[in-house]
Amino acid sequence: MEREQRRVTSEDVARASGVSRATVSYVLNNDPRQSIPLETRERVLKVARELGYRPFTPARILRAGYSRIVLVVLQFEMVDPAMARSLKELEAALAGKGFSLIWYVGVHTASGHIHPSANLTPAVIVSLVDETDADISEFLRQFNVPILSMNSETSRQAVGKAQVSYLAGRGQRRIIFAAPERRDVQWLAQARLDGVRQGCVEHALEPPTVQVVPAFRIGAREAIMHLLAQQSPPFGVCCYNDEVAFAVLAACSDASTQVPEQIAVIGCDDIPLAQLSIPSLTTITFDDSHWLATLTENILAASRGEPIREELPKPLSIVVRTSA
Amino acid sequence: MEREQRRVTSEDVARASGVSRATVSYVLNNDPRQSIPLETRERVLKVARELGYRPFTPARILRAGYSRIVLVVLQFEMVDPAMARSLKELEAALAGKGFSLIWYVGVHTASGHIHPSANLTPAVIVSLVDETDADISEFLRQFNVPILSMNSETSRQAVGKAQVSYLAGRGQRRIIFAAPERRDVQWLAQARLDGVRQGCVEHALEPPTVQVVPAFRIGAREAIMHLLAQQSPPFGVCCYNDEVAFAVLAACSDASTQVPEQIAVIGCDDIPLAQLSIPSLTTITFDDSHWLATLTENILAASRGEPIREELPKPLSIVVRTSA
DNA sequence: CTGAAAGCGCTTACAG
DNA sequence: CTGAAAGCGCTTACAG
Repeated sequence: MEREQRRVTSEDVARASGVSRATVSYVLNNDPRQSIPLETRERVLKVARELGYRPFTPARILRAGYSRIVLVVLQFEMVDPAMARSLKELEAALAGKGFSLIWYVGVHTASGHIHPSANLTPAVIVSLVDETDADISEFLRQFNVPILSMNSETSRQAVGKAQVSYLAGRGQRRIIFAAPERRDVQWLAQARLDGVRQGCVEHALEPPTVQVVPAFRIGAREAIMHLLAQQSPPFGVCCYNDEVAFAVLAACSDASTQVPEQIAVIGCDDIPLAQLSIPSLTTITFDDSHWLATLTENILAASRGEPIREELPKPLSIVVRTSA
Repeated sequence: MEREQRRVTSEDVARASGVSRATVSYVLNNDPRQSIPLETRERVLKVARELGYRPFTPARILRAGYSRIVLVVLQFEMVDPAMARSLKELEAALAGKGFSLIWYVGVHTASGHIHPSANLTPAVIVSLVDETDADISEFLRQFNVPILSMNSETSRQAVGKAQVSYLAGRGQRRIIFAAPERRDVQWLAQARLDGVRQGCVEHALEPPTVQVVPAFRIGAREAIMHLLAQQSPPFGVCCYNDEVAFAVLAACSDASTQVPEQIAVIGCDDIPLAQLSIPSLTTITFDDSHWLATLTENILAASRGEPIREELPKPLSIVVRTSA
């Protein structure tokens, strides 16, 4: 049905308002180099509105040679409301500059799959994925546009350091890193673990013990039992993220282990549920605002082919609750 | 930098391989009506690869008159890994048909904001937002393409009915609906409450009491205290979703109320954390596979301007754990 | 101040 | 089997 009815073009607007297509374009784009009489301008705008005219994007892009689309590429595991909120802020900032932010979730390298670049021409890619992976890197490269990475290595390590710093400040002398089981986030977990290691060095603590904590109840319980068999409390657990922290808390509850007296638990991300855990979860939160401003600048610069400003680490802080 | 270097066009490929642009296009698109000699075909493909040629999407779309982009529109509150997983399946199915699925998160109606349709021409919109809202509906309409809604009213009500049915089966005679506080999901909460009401009628129970349960700890506690002052246990609580259920569980823990003996709690969505609550959460899960197949068909039909098949309700089932 | 014309890169009838 | 040409809808020098 959509396909049948002919598209309303600038030609239609021109004819209906008795001017040329050039004039229509000047009016609609508010070209500052032209001085169209107010009367003409208003007539064109009125006709365009009445006809429901919307410039056909592909034609505009073809003419201009570039689009105003910023494509964020993510893996589906990273998709959560907090991420959505950050990106929505970014989207609002970009919309003010004429750009639209859209998401592509999932990276397909399997054959038979259409690469999204066949259907879409972004001006810039914002990458949240693991670019050290060759397939993923190749996937991004296929778009053939500038790629901005949203997470620096130092930001990622800062999380682990901050967790250790907080626990050490509360008197903890032994640190455990609770790692996720999922393979697809190991690159991030590894960076956070590196931060934990550095934090232990800085606070003159022994190197952390690494314990994988599965995200299902029985597995989590076994992991904590295993840990308790090796280490005697008290100790502090730096969790990869809040999900892992929930698993640790559930396991501690099942094992009748006191939190935070015997095991102190700190998460990362401050998901909305963090304040609702039993006990409520001490965790790490990020302040995106300053960092989003830099990213916005960088996106606009990259879209103009200009060099990109050095990335800032994400400011972070501790949300103190009862688990540590 | 990207902007400076001239784009590689089919003209370049044609010249370098000594054929016309038409032949290049025939080869690259595998046009079945042409019979290009194998030798020529291979030469063109080789040159295209060497030159790193990728057809410029906007030109292709301009020529074809339509794109192969499916745009999912969501509100950022609905974005979570489970949603991402469903949509990733959909994306994979569509990619097999040559379409790309991308997300637009957030609906802007404020002036000064660029409407994404100015930068993007999808073939079809898949809507997950509240279309009864006039602004949102207008936002979607601006794309001027077919709109498919992913949630039917009956699917939404089925959740509440299933919750009541389960609780009634466990002997509960009094039902509470734990509603979320957030305004932006009230349309969904309302539909689920309607389902709870219908369920109560079907099971000859009194109409449900509605209790708003805030997503922060103190608010949740007050809500449950308020509830306990009005109703004496035991009763069953149908929660809008798992987040609300976590708030109820936290409040019960703080109020030293036994779950499920005094208050039985059932959630909705089966988020990954559901098995890690204390006690573990009984909830509702959806089986998307059959429904995704129908949606895929409908998207392809809509992109061809064909009529759309009646929407199926999402199959759902109860995940029995310990909270109810 | 306004309009005729060129050209972005592609696909596809059409003619050979 | 291959190539010259048209045309999708837009914007923008250029000429008046």
